[in-house]
Amino acid sequence: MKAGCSIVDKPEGGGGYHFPEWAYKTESSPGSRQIQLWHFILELLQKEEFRHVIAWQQGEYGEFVIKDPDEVARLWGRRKCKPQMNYDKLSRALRYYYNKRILHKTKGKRFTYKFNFNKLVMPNYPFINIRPNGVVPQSAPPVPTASSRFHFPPLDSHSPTEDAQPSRFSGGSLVPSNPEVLGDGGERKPDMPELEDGSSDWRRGVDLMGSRNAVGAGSVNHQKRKPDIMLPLFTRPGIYPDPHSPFAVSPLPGRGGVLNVPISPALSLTPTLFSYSPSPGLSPFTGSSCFSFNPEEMKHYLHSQACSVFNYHLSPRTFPRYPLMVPPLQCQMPLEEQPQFPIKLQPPPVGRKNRERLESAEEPPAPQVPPAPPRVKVEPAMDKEAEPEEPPVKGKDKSDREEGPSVADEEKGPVFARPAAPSWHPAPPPAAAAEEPPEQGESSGEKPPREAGGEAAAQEKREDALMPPKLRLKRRWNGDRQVDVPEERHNGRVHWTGALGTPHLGAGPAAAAAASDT
DNA sequence: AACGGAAATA
DNA sequence: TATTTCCGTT
Repeated sequence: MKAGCSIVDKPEGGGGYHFPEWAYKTESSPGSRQIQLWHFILELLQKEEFRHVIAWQQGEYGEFVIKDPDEVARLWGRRKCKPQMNYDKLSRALRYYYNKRILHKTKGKRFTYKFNFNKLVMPNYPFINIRPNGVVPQSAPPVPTASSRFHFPPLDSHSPTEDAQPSRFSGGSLVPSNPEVLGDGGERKPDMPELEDGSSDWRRGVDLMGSRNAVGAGSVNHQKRKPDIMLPLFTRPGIYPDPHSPFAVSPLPGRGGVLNVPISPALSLTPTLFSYSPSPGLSPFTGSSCFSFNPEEMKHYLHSQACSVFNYHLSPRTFPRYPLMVPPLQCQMPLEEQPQFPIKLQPPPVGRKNRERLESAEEPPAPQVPPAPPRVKVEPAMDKEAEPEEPPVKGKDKSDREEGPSVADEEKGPVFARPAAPSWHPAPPPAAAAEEPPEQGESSGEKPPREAGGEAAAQEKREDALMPPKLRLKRRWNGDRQVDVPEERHNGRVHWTGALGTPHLGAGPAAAAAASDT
């Protein structure tokens, strides 16, 4: 179906790196290899080339600003082969993340969202080691450098989630000692049975961290077979040769180091839960030989993380459980060489609307040749302009940015090759900065100048508390069709979805509920 | 602009 | 399942 969208991965040796396989998988759906929007966003955030389009916002951890919504949408659309993508749609997708707690909106700031890194545990990142100097790439979010200092051992093939079992405080240990199959590319997806309950999430998190740490620190822990080596050794044979990078393509100039992959600290924030590790013997930082700590940062970091952990209902599912590997990209079109017509008309969305219209207009919905789509929005094939999605070649187009990749372009170079400014510092991108004079801290009047972490956490908590039951239910990882009773909306209106009409199966939650399948 | 429901899609 | 598409509200 997606003719022009075939694709594969980006061979470029440089510009693009792929996220580890797990990143392309839906935690819940193993088979899904489609990149997720948030991964994509992260990806863009990592690249300097896109700094003018989207960038980390200074001041808040994980907060980013979409400077050019249309562009981001375009890029996303390209990636997903959805030429009709636009910011409106993209933003809808982002909004879905609210309930998933992957993201939330920074109120008052246009096009500004914030990652809830608490939920984004990216095993691979831990490997990332920021430059010794502790320089944080500019494209890095204002995150405590401390995070970058963590050096976690590679996770095993088993998912962190799983792996976190053992030490729940005293709790039952369901830990089925999953024999993690190491060589496994992460195909297995042992689902946790019921532990999914959000209530224990934080514990899991803790455990998770604990285990990881343990590994690093060489402490307790179960079947940790992997030495603490760093590195994604999980490369699958035949894929990318560069096992040294969490990414498919090693951004490293020389494969020398292990992972200097400059990555945005945000990612490394992962260790979030860390802060929580009550485990006595497990000190997160014990084994980190590669970094230096900045007590203050650490403190700040830990504090915020801790709070967050407490206040968030972390969903285990959010924890990727796949080892790093090079994944096959999905719809990555080689742009440049792609068809002359970068954009293909997408068959008119035969959505309900269209259908209706069509029907009204005509009648027979031929299951194939969509007649004249009533409202096809044809996206003009962009000129040759092919954006540098991940153009293997680069080093020129971005010249417009002040970044001036004078160094080895990110080619293989670290995407963050140019650690221009410490993120947390005053280096607000021109555009963004311009809009937001008051540095960080949602000056937008929603957050008092407080500790970012604590505040944030508190805020989150509040939100949580205020969250209507419905949402909470929904938040049960939308997957659980637990909602059997028509949920009412806010205190006001009640929409009996079911009553509205024929609930199409498989449709929304309501339908699901109705169906109450599985 | 941002939100979120509903339905559709892959 | 994760968006994509539409769209009415706020």
